[in-house]
Amino acid sequence: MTAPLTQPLAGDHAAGAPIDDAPPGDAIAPGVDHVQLAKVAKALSHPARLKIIETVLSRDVCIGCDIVDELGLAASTTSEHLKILKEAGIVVGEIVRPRVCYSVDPDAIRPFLQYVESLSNAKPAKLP
Amino acid sequence: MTAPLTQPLAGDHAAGAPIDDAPPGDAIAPGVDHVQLAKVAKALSHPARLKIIETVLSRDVCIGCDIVDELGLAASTTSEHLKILKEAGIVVGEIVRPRVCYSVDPDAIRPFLQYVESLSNAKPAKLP
DNA sequence: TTCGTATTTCGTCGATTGACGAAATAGGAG
DNA sequence: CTCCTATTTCGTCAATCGACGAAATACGAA
Repeated sequence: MTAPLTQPLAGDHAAGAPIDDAPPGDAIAPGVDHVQLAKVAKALSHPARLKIIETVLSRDVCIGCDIVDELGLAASTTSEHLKILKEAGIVVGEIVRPRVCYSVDPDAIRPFLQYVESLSNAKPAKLP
Repeated sequence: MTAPLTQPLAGDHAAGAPIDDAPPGDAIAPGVDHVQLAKVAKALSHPARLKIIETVLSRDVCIGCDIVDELGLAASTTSEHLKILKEAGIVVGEIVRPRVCYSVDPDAIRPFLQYVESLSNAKPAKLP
């Protein structure tokens, strides 16, 4: 996790297992790969990160130290949460030295949104 | 993570930190709490679990051993992924001894869907 | 230049995750 | 009853996460 990835990407989820070897237009959400979707979900999977997102959304202007204040976590911890959100593309940091001004990028979550939408359209299953 | 929780719940994310102390109708997604949303996101945060969901969605009838075949992971590992999805309420297992027939519950992800939708409506930020 | 503020990087530590195989559980088939 | 199939639970192990403080970085202000 070092690049600011935004679209495709394949096979690198901790311990190697042959999970994602057949994703060609296979079922739902064609063309989106599990690894990238999982990465966005993981970025959203911690309460502190959700709180960061809401803090950013609730302000016209949101700089890093505002977030540190709001969370009540150490600046370094907050910075790392922000890094995860940035790597997933969910938030973007505009540098305004010596500060960073954060905002949410709606485009980054759109593929994920579509995926979740498709889940919410699931129809009831039959029994065998 | 031992209870089949489905609605509220507060403050229990590993090492205690005062993160979620001010969620009353504060910004976006009023009334939904970060911890529960994070839990759903976490359930979706692993490629194998996304694949399980798609496997379930792509079949009329989906029993556990189908999923084990499809994933290529050990049955025990698959079972634990299924447990996480069940605890988040995303999939439901209907017991048809000695099998279990799985389906996706659209209602469980609806609050999460609404949250993600609200993120995708974010408007661009100003600079200070 | 020196100091102060904002932020990131690094090292450490305990907790959690994700994988596996072995064993337990439970109904159905023979 | 005994064996088979499907599934879950348990114990273990390596890897990742999340938190912290200390130190590095970088600009603006004094």
